[in-house]
Amino acid sequence: MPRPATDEEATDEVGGSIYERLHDDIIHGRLRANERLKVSELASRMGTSTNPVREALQQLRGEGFVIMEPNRGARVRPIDEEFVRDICEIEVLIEPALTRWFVGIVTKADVEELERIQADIERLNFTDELAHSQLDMSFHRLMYDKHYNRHAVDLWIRHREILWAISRRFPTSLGRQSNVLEEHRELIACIKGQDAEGAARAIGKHVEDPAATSSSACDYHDAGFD
Amino acid sequence: MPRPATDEEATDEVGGSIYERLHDDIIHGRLRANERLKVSELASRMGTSTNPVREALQQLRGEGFVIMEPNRGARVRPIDEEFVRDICEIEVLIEPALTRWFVGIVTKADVEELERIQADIERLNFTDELAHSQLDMSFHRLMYDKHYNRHAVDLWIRHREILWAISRRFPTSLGRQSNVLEEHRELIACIKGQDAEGAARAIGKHVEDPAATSSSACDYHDAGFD
DNA sequence: AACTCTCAGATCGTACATTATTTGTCAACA
DNA sequence: TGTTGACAAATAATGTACGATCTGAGAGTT
Repeated sequence: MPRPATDEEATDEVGGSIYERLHDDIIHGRLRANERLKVSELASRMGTSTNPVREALQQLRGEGFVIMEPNRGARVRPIDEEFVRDICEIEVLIEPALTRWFVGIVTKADVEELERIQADIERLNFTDELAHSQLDMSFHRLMYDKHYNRHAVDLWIRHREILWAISRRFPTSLGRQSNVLEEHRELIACIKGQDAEGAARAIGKHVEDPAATSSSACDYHDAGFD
Repeated sequence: MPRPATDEEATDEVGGSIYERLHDDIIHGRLRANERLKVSELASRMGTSTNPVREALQQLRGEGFVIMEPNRGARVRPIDEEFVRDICEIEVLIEPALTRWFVGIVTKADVEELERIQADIERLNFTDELAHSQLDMSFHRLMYDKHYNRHAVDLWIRHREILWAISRRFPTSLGRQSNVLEEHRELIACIKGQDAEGAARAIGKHVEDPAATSSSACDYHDAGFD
């Protein structure tokens, strides 16, 4: 769409690859669900020819962020209620497994780091959405980065980015906020106590909760699209 | 384009999209692990210009079948021991969940269809690898095609294709053959008896077993690559 | 033997041609 | 008058061709 398109995009100086920029724009909601992605338009916005854009779109398509129909171009994959539910269901299966493994290899230093991050999160207390999500991401990444199953971790990251993107569009309710903090604390407690099952259960709840809140929020988000 | 198009490439009649052909070639092992994928070469083989090939490669990259380095082109993602293990571990988490759900919605007709397919499989008795795998695929697809979580099913299909591709390169051992048949029978029995947990357990075993056989086979497969 | 240089071959980006789809106009008709 | 259908123009996707740039291997020099 025409769109504001002020300052920052003007100096389209390649702040990153075309792929990264599109990816970020989708993830952070700057491109809306089902929005059409015209190659020539994007190309001029990015300051390149069409080919790099086409290839970036194909890659995003392979990753599932973009959907394409023959001769009808690309669209931003709508992250609707169903989609979120689907992803959450998978996360509920994967995350506990990753966490369970983490409990087995966790070091004292890891726990301290987790507690440090958690302290930052609590101090922040949701006043800065962006900072919060970054901390939250590092909290979880700390647990999974060492995992041998890179494939599972990559999947987790992709899913997380999506969930996190949609949740950021809707303010976190107060009830949910206290839940998040509580769940993190419980998780840390289980990890400290070497309680793998408890940790897995805690993380399972942690994943499921936002699913409920986010997907209801999505109803508004996608209203008007078919 | 010039090119008279000789014999084998003559058959380049778009038997499918470029993407599909590359995908199949990777999946079925006609392109070997780490094999270099040169766009111009592929383009002439496919009888098109380079652009469609480039885009297909990008899509495959997004799906994880191809790895790319800047200015150094694309390679077939090596399906090594680790990779197979990673995928199996994820499947062990996802498939039982899908199966459990299937037990809840299964109809009499479904069971009959499953038994019919299973009868075909037993009759075939591994004499024709290709036919067997197609039957095996339809056996499982019958269970998952109706599932609401398309995302999970798609993930399953992708993983299955990979596992299945590598397993086809190495003959199935006799012991494994009888296991497969036994596991399918057990699965059907559980489904008939509305035993969701039993079915989930059965499918879990079904996934884990080939993992063991395949990954050991992979040692040979990737020897000689770096 | 190690180092530099050169050049063939491949990737990546730009420009253009072709084809399909969408949009807009206008006349025929209820 | 309002609706429909056909046709033309505009718009955008898809495919082709080519030039710029990068990489890697081998010849030649020190």
